[in-house]
Amino acid sequence: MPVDLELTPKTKRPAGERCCEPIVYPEVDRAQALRMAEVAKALGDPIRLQLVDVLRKHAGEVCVCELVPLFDISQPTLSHHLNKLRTAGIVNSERRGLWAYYYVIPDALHELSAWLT
Amino acid sequence: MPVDLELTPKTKRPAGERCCEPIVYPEVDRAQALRMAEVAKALGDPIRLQLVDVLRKHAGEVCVCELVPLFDISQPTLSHHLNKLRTAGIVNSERRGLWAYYYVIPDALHELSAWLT
DNA sequence: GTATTACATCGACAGACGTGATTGTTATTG
DNA sequence: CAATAACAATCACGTCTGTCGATGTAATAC
Repeated sequence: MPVDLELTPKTKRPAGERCCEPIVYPEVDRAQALRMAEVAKALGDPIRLQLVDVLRKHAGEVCVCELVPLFDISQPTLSHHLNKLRTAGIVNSERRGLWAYYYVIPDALHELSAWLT
Repeated sequence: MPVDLELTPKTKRPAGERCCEPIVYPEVDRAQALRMAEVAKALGDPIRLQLVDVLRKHAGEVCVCELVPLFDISQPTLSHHLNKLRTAGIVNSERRGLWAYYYVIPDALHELSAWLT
């Protein structure tokens, strides 16, 4: 619910002056914002969000071959999304034989989650 | 910490067969994923994330004229970011005289926040 | 009325994005 | 060895993004 605080009643200013002094400042600094925005951006695609959901709920490693049939996209596109999640530091992978297993990095979502709460 | 569940030992399959049956499924359905991804995408820019931080911590309406000096971007670019946040359903605005006041819509971040926790 | 302020919209640009077809790499099977 | 499977990397494509300058719009001050 918006609350009008009436901290600085606004009036039109003479030429060259600002309308008002800023009274609010971000509590999140630039570095934090960059880190959290990178994570949020990686989650900003429905397929990637569902991918993280699957990997997280599974609480272990998941083979790529199990992920492909879950989504209506080609295998290279899925590989591309997994790569994006890895670049953002959300997941990591391990190769064993022919198969690649992905898992969510612990605490990778913690900073963003804490800020959102 | 990745835990190898060894649920389906993988072996190379004859031609035409899949390597394995999927044993994991998303718990988040497509509609939820679309909504949350839209919010996450809007937060996927450091300036927009800091904007939401300012608006949220202020717990009320904030004049655009107070936001402009906080960021090293032009006024049209800031307006563009605010428009993105509004389109994503995160903020709303109200005009009074020359000034526009923005505020975070209550519970707009709730679904994503709950999923992340 | 004119001038000025606050904000939004438009036009343009380089760069990133999501997608799939194709190709490449690596490991296993026979 | 050759053939095949699983996955990644490359290329191409249309679309979206972040940015700014210029312009538009509405309200206030004179």
